[in-house]
Amino acid sequence: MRGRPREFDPDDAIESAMGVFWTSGYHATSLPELLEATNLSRGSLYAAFGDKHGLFLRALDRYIADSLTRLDADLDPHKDVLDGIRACLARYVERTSGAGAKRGCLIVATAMELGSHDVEVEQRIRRFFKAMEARLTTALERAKSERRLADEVEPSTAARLIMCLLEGMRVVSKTNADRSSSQAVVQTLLDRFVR
Amino acid sequence: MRGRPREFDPDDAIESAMGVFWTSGYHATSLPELLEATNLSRGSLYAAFGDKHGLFLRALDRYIADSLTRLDADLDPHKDVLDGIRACLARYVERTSGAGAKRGCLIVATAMELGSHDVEVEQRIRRFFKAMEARLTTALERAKSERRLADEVEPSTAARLIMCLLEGMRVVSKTNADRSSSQAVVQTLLDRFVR
DNA sequence: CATATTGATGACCATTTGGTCCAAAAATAT
DNA sequence: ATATTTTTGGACCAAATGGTCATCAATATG
Repeated sequence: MRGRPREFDPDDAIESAMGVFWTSGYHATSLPELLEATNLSRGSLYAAFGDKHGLFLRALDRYIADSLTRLDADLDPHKDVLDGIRACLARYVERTSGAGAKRGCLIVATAMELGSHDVEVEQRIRRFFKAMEARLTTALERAKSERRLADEVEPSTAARLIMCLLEGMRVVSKTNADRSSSQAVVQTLLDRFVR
Repeated sequence: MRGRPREFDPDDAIESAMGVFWTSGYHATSLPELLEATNLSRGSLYAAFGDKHGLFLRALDRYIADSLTRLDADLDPHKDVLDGIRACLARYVERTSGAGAKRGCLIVATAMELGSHDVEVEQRIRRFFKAMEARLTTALERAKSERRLADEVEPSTAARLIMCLLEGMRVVSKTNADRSSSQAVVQTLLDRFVR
């Protein structure tokens, strides 16, 4: 027996919640804000997601999945490696410029806010960084095999360096966003590491 | 007329409060936690610092001042430029390794948590990054004039790149700390940018 | 000693917090 | 139609939140 059907799409609710968490962070987001953003009543939200923390995990998972999807699209093995890397970097220049810069990154914000207090969150963030590093490493290995990487550059180390640089750009751009500066940084990175 | 003297040292209280904010962040730190850490009663704390937010600003100012003091010590104009830069990088390797890594950085955490919602905080973080970038730029200009910088590297861009990289290392190390990895990253940075 | 001034303490407060629960509603199955 | 199941909405709740305030203590001044 099926009972009364849901009147909302859980995915939509998660996406709305993700937006609030992204803008305000976990602790600064209140239940009433979540209810308004999702258009759910308390009962519906708790029945569907357990509690605030459960909903947050769903939102974080969504954000992470989206991020990795974009990364995979940029680093598509069928495209030219350097084009892929350039696309990836260009995306970060975009995200650290203008209006979007102030919103920051949910992963970075969550890593700093909950990374060392919430094991479920910590695990997710750790896996994300591991995945991102692995994808960059693969791309750089491909670049190296095509002799497009500067000599003596080790792909795995360069991957870690690039990941740290990109996430750091998101931090600095929270308060000191500057498109030309971001642009110059990634250009210099390319100048020094590829050929 | 002087009245009853203080029974506590405001600087000690600020340092204790800084420790709590550093560990838990602004929103996740409660008044009772602050009172216990500082050994103050509510009345004393509010009389001395106004409110939680006021105390936080004092703690943040302290953290920023300490950070810039260390940076200036590392980049001392009397020392060899490259030694200074290496010392600075080594400090970040240290801070992104082992136990300290999980604690993260109050500036990075605050930038992400309050950077776009609190103008007083935003201003402080912005000035810190500006100051850090300026100090790195000065050091790199000195390195360039001594022909210790790789050709075609612009000091101001390299400064921004290094700052982003270092702050990004703090983010990633929140969940994926790895000393040898941090070490390899800064070594690669040096290999690519100096001579 | 008396008075004035400032600090310390903790009871107290309104508000907000995340979370529960129950009665009504909407669907299906018999 | 009735019974069953699930969702919905919001009243309700205990606990925690940041913040105030009256009282008392400790010092300086006259």
